[in-house]
Parts: sequence; structure tokens; C-alpha cells
Amino acid sequence: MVQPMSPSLPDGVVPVPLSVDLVLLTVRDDQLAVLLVRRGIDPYRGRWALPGGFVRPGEDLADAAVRELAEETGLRHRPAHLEQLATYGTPGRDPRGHVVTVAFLALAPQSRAPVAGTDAAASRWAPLRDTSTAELAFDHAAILADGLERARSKIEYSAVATAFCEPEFTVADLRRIYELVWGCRLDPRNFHRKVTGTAGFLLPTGRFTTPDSGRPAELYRRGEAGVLHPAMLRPAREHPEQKRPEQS
Amino acid sequence: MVQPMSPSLPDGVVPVPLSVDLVLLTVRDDQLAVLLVRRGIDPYRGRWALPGGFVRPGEDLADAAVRELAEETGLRHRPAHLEQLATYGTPGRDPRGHVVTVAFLALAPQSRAPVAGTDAAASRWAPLRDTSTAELAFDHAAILADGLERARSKIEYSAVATAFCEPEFTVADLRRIYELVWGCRLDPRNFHRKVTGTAGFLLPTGRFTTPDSGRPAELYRRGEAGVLHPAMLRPAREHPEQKRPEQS
DNA sequence: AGAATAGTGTCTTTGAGACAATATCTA
DNA sequence: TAGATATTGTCTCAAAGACACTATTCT
Repeated sequence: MVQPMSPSLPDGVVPVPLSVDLVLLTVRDDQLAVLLVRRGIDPYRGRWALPGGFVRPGEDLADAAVRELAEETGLRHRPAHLEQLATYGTPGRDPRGHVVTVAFLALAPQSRAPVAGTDAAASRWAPLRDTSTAELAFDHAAILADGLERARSKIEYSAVATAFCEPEFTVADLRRIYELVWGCRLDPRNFHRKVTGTAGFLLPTGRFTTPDSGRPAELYRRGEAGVLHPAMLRPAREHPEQKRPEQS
Repeated sequence: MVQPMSPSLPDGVVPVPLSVDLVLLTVRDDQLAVLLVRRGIDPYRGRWALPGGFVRPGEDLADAAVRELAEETGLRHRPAHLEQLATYGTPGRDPRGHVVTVAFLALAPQSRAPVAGTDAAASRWAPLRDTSTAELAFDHAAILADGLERARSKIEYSAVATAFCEPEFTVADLRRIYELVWGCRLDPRNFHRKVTGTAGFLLPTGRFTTPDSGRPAELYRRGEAGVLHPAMLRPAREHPEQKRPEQS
């Protein structure tokens, strides 16, 4: 018998090199920042890129993302939040041929995400405000833009914004996260009312900060809620509202 | 010189068989239905599965999805809506080895989506209400569930529900779409107010239906809006609200 | 007229946004 | 005390949900 135990693939199937890339966001020095690595090999040698690498045989996609993160940047902890973003397979996106990459979005608090001794070439936290993403290798500028947009919309209706925070945090900490991710100012009083009024979002600890100035703030933990009811509404983009008044 | 023109992949990279699968939804006989094909080869020969197949070298992912749809079901038209859903690469999801699949979600009106003469094995529209998804091949039950959930949430904040409709449709047609996708009843009067009041959602044509009974309904076309402001709120799931009244 | 479906109006409640006022700390 | 930040409260407006009513066709 020449038939193997497991069925084989149809003839003519050409396998594809598959990689994972990671958009890891954090808040650092009061700025939203993304983790970048400097490429040590061609193509794009010396250019900044998202951390990532090739998937190994039999390896799960999310596992590959976490492994590459650890190998390239020394980050040992699994990020507080990790989700699949999208898969990019447009021909020509990689000069080495038809390489398809699965991108992930990860969020982490700064304390758990220092860029320590790294195996690979240099890595750094790039503040998104000051960084020109046009310099990134491959199509990583587009992937980063998609990751940012995902983060911006996801903190609206889910509690993932707490993934940027330490285990215990204040309402002001969380508000700053929203402000930095959305790039706008939020009213502290309305924000406080919303966030403490949304069931399951925050868990009061009864403990307080001891700030240098000002009234101490209560410390909270993430609640069990994954989805927010009601959602945190992002301030409306200045819509060129084409509201034509209907005629009588 | 042995160096090729384009840089080569690092040593040790093992390419992966990459496929695409399609969750194509439509409304048929007043029911939400998904397109399934019967597998003609092992593994899972004779079982129902989502339409899909392997990506060809240098082929874009979305193109592969549309091509496989045409080959397997004879559907020539590009679906009214096509978006990437997620990528599934858990080891063991395919008995033939480590096969990774990129799933797409597609929506189409029934008129454009008859299952005509098909190249491959049988295909059918499976009403989601009556169909046991446990019989599907591979992890297609999970992919279908993810696609459904994506559709359910996406019609909340975007105008994609019109992708289920003919080019010209009534408010009642659109309401039936929402009811079938969400699996609930909606108040016709409030729905009408919401949907006609959301800028850019619907474009009145000034023409009317000629029904057998009842007042004629105005016909609309899809507007230019992709995102809805305000969103169509899905009726709240019956939350086991853990609203503990705070003590004074 | 009566049935059927389309579309409008009205009331109530919820929640968002603007902003005043109070509370609790440090220097 | 002044300065700073946290938290509560109040008012107004927009929009959702419930539901009565009018409009336009058919038999």
C-alpha cells in the first residue's frame, strides 16, 4: 500500500511562506507608542519594521506571534491583550516573492513591556505622534494603520482599554488612555460618570493613590465585562453633514 | 555571482499550504441562508463544507475567494459585499497536516446568487435556522459562527445590510434583513424613522412598489454612507444584569 | 366598507455633553 | 491659605422604545 495514513493534499497545491507580524501598542511617556525592530537582514536591511517572523510547522498563529515577540525584543510576558488583526497577501508586498503574513494587534501596559536585552537587532518604542510611518519596511505602514484603527474602534465597545493599564489604575489613568488612542480631550467629569456607570467595566478596590498634589483618586481593577453597555462613544468626527432639509 | 536578483528567504522557512474559505450569506425564502458545497474528495468526502480552495502562487487572497466561489458553485458575480473574516491556523484543524485558511465573509442578494450549473459536486443554500452546523467539515462550523457574528455586529454600525438587497428595495425589505440576521422583531415605525433619518444610508428614488395589498412602499437605493451615524442599535440581549445597588 | 401595509406623530426614558459646585489632598 | 486634582450634581438636548394615528392601495 502506498496510501499514507492521513489523506494527502491535492496535486498542484503550492505552499506559501507564512509569517506573523505584531502591532504592539503601549502608552509610554504620556504618548501612544508602537514597538518596532530594526531589520538585520535583507530585504529592507536597516529599516524599522513591526516585530514578526515566519511560522514554524505545526505552530499555532498566536503562539508564533508571541514567540517572535520574545525572540526579537526580549519581552517574556504575553501581552495583556492579543487579537488577530488581518492577513495580508497582496502579491508584491514582499520582494522575496509571495509571502503572506497574519498580523496581530497587541496591547500592553508599559511596566510589563520594557525593551530589555534583545536577541535580534535594535528595537524601540516609537511614539506614534513623532514617527513617520512611511519609513517602515514592507507594507507595515498599512498594517500599523489598520491596527491603530482597530484599537480606536475597539475601545469604544469593549473593555480592552484596560489592557494598557496596570492591574490597579485610576479613572484618570483610563481616561488618558482613551485620550491618547483617540487623539482628543475628554471631559473628566462625564468620563467618570460613564465609566463608573457601565456595568462590569471597573471594579472598585477601596484603596486610593497618594498623589503629590490634589485629591487622592480611587484605584480600580478591570471588571469581568468584555463588551460595554452602553458603549463609550468616540466624539463625532467633524462630519460635513449633508443634511438636506426635506421639502414640505 | 550566485546571488539572485531578489533577496531569498531565510533558511529553515517551511512554507504552508494556504486556502481560502467563504461564508456567503443571503436571504432566501424569508430565511437567512449560507452557501454550502458537498465535498467530492477526502478528507470529509461527502460532507458539507464552506466553499473554498487553495490559493495559487502569486494570487491575491480575495481573488482566490471569488475564483473558488465561481469554480465550485457557478456564481459569476462578485458578491455585493466581501470582507476578510479571520485566519484559522490551529494545528490539527486539517487532517492533511498544517493547512492554514483565510476566511472571508460575503453578502449577496438572492437574485444574483442562484446556484446554477456548478462545476464541482453539489451545492446548496442551507437555511441557518434548520441546519445543524455540527455536520460541517473541518472547523467550518466555527468559521460560520464567526461569520454570522461578524454580520450581526457589522450591520449595526455600517450600511452593509443593503448588500442583501436588490438595487432598489423598500424600508420593509431592509427591516426584514435586520430581523433575520439579528433573529428578532423590530418595530416597523421606529425602524422607518431611524433608517430614513440616518444621513447617507438610503437614497429615495421617488418610485413605488405595486403590491397586491396594502399601500405602495417607496423604493430606495443604497446611499453613499459606509458607516452609520447614529448606529442601528441591536435590541439588548437579555442580560443577567448583575447590577448590585451600591450601598449608601 | 374592510383588510392590509406604509408612513407620521407623540410621549417617556435613557444617556451624552456642557458646566457648576464640592471634596480632599500638598505646599 | 492657595493650588491641584477627584468626584458629584444639574441642566439640556438627542435619540431610542412604546404605541396611536393617518394614508393609500387592494377586494
